[in-house]
Amino acid sequence: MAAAGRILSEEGVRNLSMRRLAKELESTPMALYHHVRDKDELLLLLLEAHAAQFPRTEMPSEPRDQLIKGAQALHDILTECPWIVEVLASDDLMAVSALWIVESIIDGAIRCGMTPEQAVYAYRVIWYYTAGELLLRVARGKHYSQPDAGAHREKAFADLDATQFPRLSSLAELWPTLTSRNMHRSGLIAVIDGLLRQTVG
Amino acid sequence: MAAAGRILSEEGVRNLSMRRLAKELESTPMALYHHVRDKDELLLLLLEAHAAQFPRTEMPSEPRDQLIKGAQALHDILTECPWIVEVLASDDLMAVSALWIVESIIDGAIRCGMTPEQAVYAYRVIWYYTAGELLLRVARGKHYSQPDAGAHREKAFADLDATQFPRLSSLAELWPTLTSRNMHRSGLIAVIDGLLRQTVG
DNA sequence: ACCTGAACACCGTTCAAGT
DNA sequence: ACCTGAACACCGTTCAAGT
Repeated sequence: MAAAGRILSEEGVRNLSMRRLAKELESTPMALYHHVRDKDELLLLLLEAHAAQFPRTEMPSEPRDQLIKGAQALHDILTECPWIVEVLASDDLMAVSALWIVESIIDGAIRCGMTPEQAVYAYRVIWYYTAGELLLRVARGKHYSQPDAGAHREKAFADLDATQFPRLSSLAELWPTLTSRNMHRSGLIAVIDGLLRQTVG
Repeated sequence: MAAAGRILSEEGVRNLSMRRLAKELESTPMALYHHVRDKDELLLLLLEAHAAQFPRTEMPSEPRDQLIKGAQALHDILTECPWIVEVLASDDLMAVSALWIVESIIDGAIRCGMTPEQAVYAYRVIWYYTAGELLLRVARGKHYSQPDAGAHREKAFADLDATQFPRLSSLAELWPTLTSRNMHRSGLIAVIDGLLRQTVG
């Protein structure tokens, strides 16, 4: 696990393979299969280790604040291992060490006045938004190695027909505004308030 | 392109490789590199072809309705090729044949009273939500082949400590409610209304 | 219980050579 | 201009054999 974490932090997910890990351990790829069932299990163990280390924060008593804080924690805990989202996708329940976050979100939603059905629905919407941010970050990281990272988009804007796309062509320099944690957080609040208004008025 | 489309629809993205496509064409993998620069270019050409075929719908004059319809179109155009989202992620501007959708969303947002900055921000939040839904669908599709698809989640719920996670453990049978287009749409409306309230009150 | 070597069935891509 | 064969540098995983 330590070796895997080392590769992950030093060379990125893209370079974490069973073969590469075996090399790091000066062993053979097959030896690993005596400790994990497959690569996914290895990744889930890495998430579990990471989540266990993540400090479990106190939750605010105000239900809306709890919803926001829970959703923010969901994002924060995964921001250092966004690659895991792809593995998590199949059974969209978190690692056991992070289940308190899901519990907090559902609890906050219900205490805001949502029915259990609405709370699950709200969790899903929040999860899509969060997973989208994380998965796009990973995807961006993959293409980011190429030299034409921003150049491609710049060219697309330059080629834009201003009469056909008046709004877009005026936004060329505004577009690449950095997608920061602040942007994620205010989006999260908009999403949560939108959900609250829709379900409990 | 037709051969690639055939593999895609009959065997899924997972089976679309340069080598597999060459076999389909009774050619060699390397011959393909005379027509596209790399695999990403091939995938983007497939999106372009798909987007060009997608009917360009009339937009409502009411700005909020335009925002919703645009965001819905963004989702609909990509539901049949969700695998492209990963490629799109690097330069988050759509294929040229689908740019009218982005233009519509930005236009709707500005006509709702948002500043250009806020409109780009709103587009980003909508894009994260949409991309999340699509990417999770792809990820789910990958794991879906395994026999223990739902079994794993069911076991996770069964193992839940009811005193530690009272909310979650009462939701076991509610959780796997199907994630339909309806769910996506009402989430979208919540997101958009949340964004509107946050930015223009 | 734990590990190894060889193999299976793949990838994307480059490079030099052919017509 | 278009294609080929061979190679490079990888994948995850299975299977039979070893200690």
